[in-house]
Amino acid sequence: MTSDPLSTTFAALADPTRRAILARLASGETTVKELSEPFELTQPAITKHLKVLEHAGLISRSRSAQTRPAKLEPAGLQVAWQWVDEYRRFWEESFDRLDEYLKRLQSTPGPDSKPSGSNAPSRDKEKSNGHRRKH
Amino acid sequence: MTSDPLSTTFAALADPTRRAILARLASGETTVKELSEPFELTQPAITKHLKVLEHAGLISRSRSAQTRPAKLEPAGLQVAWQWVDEYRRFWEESFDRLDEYLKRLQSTPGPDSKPSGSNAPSRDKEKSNGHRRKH
DNA sequence: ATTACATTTCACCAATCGGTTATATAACCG
DNA sequence: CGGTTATATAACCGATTGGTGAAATGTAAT
Repeated sequence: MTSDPLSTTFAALADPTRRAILARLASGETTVKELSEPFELTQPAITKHLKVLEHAGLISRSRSAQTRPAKLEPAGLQVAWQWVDEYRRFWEESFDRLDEYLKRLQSTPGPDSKPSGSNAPSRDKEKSNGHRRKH
Repeated sequence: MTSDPLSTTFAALADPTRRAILARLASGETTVKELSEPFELTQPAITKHLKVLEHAGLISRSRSAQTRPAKLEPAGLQVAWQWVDEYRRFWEESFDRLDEYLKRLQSTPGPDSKPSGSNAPSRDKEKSNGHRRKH
């Protein structure tokens, strides 16, 4: 319990059945029964999955007669998207830095040059590690 | 076992300790011991977490003397990013549809029209922002 | 060869997870 | 009212998870 929202969201997304439910929901509201058939799961199992998704803010449920249709709540993905996107940016910047580094290498062969042909897979532990940003 | 990559990645991200390790790794390679101190976890616990992250392709480990430093492997986030981004697009399109719907409502006031001007939810989405370099 | 250090592996534990069946609640329909 | 339908809850089960302490495995340094 008392798990942070990001963990709750990622945990909810870590199950293929749950992701399939979201995919199904992307094309419209659906009831529990309509879900339990194609997934070959019992109805209580679907109810549990829906509860996990709802608790993560990824879906919401309405009330219509006996049924309680579930509907996609796309805003619930924002936290996950923000987190992943931050690292995606870091990833792109890594490539940018690598680009720059290679360019600098080419233009000015440094004093510590060890350009011995097949440069190793760069398992270099590099004291002054290149990446510096974030937190 | 035989869990799909997406589930593996999301499950790896669903733990706050693991995300903190990734954040730490974003500023450079780190050893197991350097990690176990700030996290107040025993070394076996860190080793397990690192194994989960490595299996998800989010980090890689090298070998340097006694230590086996871990390094961020940003490409491992691609699958997660792609999945989330797909739903983010759906989310934006939802707003687009809402825009269109509201516009149609305004141009052709239906029988249930309720054109009380000021209640515009004011969602000025900055569309097609930042994401350069598509996957 | 011995010692010291970093890491992994092993055996265990409590808690959570994803599923089941069986039962309860709730809303509609005669 | 009684019956049907949709969903929820309860109790249980096996597998997985996140943690531990203790022992095994490198790898350097002396």
